Parts: sequence; structure tokens; C-alpha cells
Amino acid sequence: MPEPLEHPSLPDTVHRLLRTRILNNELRAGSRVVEATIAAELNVSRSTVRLALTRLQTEGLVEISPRRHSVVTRLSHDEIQDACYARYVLEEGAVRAVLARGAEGLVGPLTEIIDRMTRAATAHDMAAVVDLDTEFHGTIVRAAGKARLASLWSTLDGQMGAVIRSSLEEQQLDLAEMPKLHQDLLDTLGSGDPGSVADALYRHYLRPDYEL
Amino acid sequence: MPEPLEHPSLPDTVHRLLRTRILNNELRAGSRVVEATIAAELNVSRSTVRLALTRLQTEGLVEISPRRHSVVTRLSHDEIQDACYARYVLEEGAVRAVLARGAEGLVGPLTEIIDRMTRAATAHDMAAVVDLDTEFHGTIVRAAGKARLASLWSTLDGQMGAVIRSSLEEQQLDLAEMPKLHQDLLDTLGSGDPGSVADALYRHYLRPDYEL
DNA sequence: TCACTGGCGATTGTCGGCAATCGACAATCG
DNA sequence: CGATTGTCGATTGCCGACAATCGCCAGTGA
Repeated sequence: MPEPLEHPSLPDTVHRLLRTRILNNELRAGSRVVEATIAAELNVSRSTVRLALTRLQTEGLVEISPRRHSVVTRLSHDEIQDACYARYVLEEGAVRAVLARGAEGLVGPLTEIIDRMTRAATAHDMAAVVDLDTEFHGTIVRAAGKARLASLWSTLDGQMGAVIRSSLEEQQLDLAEMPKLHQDLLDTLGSGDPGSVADALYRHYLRPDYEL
Repeated sequence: MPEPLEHPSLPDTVHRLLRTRILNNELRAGSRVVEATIAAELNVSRSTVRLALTRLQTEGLVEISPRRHSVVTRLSHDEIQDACYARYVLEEGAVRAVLARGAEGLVGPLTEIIDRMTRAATAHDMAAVVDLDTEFHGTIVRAAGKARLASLWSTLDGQMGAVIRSSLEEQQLDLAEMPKLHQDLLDTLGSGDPGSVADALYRHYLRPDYEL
């Protein structure tokens, strides 16, 4: 299978760069993002930055006010819950498909991710833990073999990274808890019962007091 | 609440135009789409067309091969099923939220849509029926009050229009059946049981032999 | 003092141009 | 004669420039 050699386009690169900057809080929520400034800094044209920004907009990471300027999205509590619910719905749909074809192949990779997460957590490496969280859930979603589902899921990626970060920072969540939370999820997945996995996912993503 | 007066940007307009052209099969699946040609025809710049095309790409309506040209997506049977499953998952998630807060307010609007659909079906106005189908489901999804969910749902809009059209054309589906199918869905919705609505939705979107 | 108006800098919307890269076909070689 | 290479038109990737529009603020008059 001769892989077609992925060559990232310039807007792709800019998009990814800005994205990580936002997620690392180098670009604070609420701060203005000016096309020309970024363009000059990265030494690319404004059009390129522009395209990257519109992508970030569809991901919900920046808001573009026409004719005015762009702002890094500041997620309210409600919006966070909203994003979490969407993510939950998508992942539950994926899990149902995974279970229908048997989840055995997943246990190995997921366990390995949890191992790495444990190491990252003891090292207090927050960035790594967040990445591994994405990898964990992404592995599940991709295993469903539903391309559109996975693609929708990944558009929520950025926001979720922000969500986890803020949860951790507000100490509603302990870094050390993360591996355990995912181990629980994996255990439920092993049980093979779609209903209980759905429940576990719900608890994983949403607080108990969340109202539908 | 002073609505900010939506002024569609030029790319927006181009995007919508191309979209309807594709959905109306004026731009056939598989045919090439050349930026410069469209630009000249609509008397706008290539950059504008370009932006519209990238949006269509994220909606899965065109495929852009880097450095080559763009092609109107030709959906294989599997891809159609894939898109349908994604749509089903999202709408089920929305319905659960709707039911949790009571679906009474929905019955009126949905009945009215079905009425209009009946009239359109007897008039053999396929385009209208397809539009009303999206309106029906869109009304449900928006009623859930989950912004992200609705936004993800609407990115699948284009593809679903194509799906319905092809189903109708292949005569796996009769135009006259459409209102009845939606009435069934509405009835189940009235029952208030999430499980049975989920089943009904599944049947609505997917063939019985669909494998998860 | 305060509301309003008009100008100014800042920022985005749109544009057309140049260079890079592609596919197709012709020319060339073994 | 088949395979490889060189060339050419077509098309996109990226760019910088100009025009439109915005928010801000000083100036004006009541």
C-alpha cells in the first residue's frame, strides 16, 4: 500500500500552529487575532492565515466578527457542557459500532495508552496527559470504522483539549485521576454491554448534574 | 433582541450557489470543478471561489486533490450508509435531549411540515420534498438546544440531500411514502420513549441490513 | 457637560498575478 | 515497438495590493 506522501499545505501548517498556541494558552481566550500580524510573524501571506482562521472557526476555536476582527473563543460553562454532550453523543455512536464487531482488538492499544498516561501523570506532564486523552478516545472512535463520525468527532478536538485543561486548572479534576478514569472506561468496554458503556461515557464526559 | 442583520459574504453566496447546483445535479458527481471557470462565470475572484470550495470540501461535497483539480464527490453506497449512520447518531442524541425536556412544543410545527410535505409529494415536487425533509429533521435537532450538535448535524446536510435524491431516483423510495415515514417518526416522538424513538430513527435512516 | 458628527487609523474583503506543479502528449532511446 | 523522458497547456498555491468598513476620538454645537 504505497502511502501517497502527505505534504501539508501552508494553511494546514499555520492552522495547526495556531491551534496548539490556543490550546497552550499562548493565545489567551478573548484575545484578538489579527491576520496581518500573524502573517508578518510567520512570514506568510494574509490569505494563508485567513484560511487557517476560517478552519479554526469551524472548529469553534476562534470567532470571526465580519469586518471587525477575530477573537480566540472564550468558552462559557454552558458551551463547555454543550461541546461535551456533542462529543459524548458521537463517541457513544462509535462505541456501539465498535461493540457490534467486537472490541477485543482495542484492549491492547488502549491499555498501552493508559500506561503511558500513568507515566505522564506521575511526571505531572499535563500536555502529555491531554494528548493521550485525545489519543485514547480517538483510537476508539477510529476503530468504529465510521469515517464521517470520526471526522465530525475530530472537529471537536480543539475544544475538548481546552475543556480538559480548564477542568484540570480549576482542580475539578486531578491529573492522577485521569488514568484511572480511562481504565474504568476500558473495563466497561470489555464487558461488551452497550448500555453500560454509554452510561460510563456519559459520566466520563458530563457532570452528574448535567441536564439534557 | 435586535438581530444583527445577516449580510452574506461573497464566499457564502458562492458556497450556497455551488451547493445547490451540486444537489440539483447541475454539477454532476465526478465532474471537474475549476476555480477559474467558476470565478469567470460568476464574475468574482478565484480566491472567493477557492474559499467556497474548501467549505464544500469540509461538507464532503467536493474532493480537492492538491495541485490537481477539484471533483464533485461521488458517494459510494458504503459512504452513503456511513453518512446516514453519522446523521442517525447525531439526531438520536438530539432526540434524547428533546424528550428530556418534553416534546410537546414540537408536534405543531412538525405536523405543519408534514402537511406541506404531503402537498409537495402529490405535486411530485421532489426538490420541495427534500427541502422539507431537511426542515423536519432540522427542527427536531434545533429543538434540542445543543448548539454544537446542531452545527455538526448541518455539515452533513448537503450529503443527506444527495442521499435522499439518489434513493428516490433509484426508486428504493417513493415520493408519496415520505410524509408517512415522517408521520410515523412524529408519532413515536409523541410516545416519549427514547428507546423506541431511537429504533424508529434507525429504521428511518438506515436499511434493515445495515451492519454497525 | 453631553450628544452627535466627521475624520483617522486599523482591519478585513476581495482581487488579479506569478510561480510551482500537474497530466497528457510528443519525442527519444533501447 | 514499448518504455522512458522532455515539453506544454492547464490548474492550483500563495502572494501582496487596493478598496470597503469598522471602532475610536477629537471637534462642534446646544
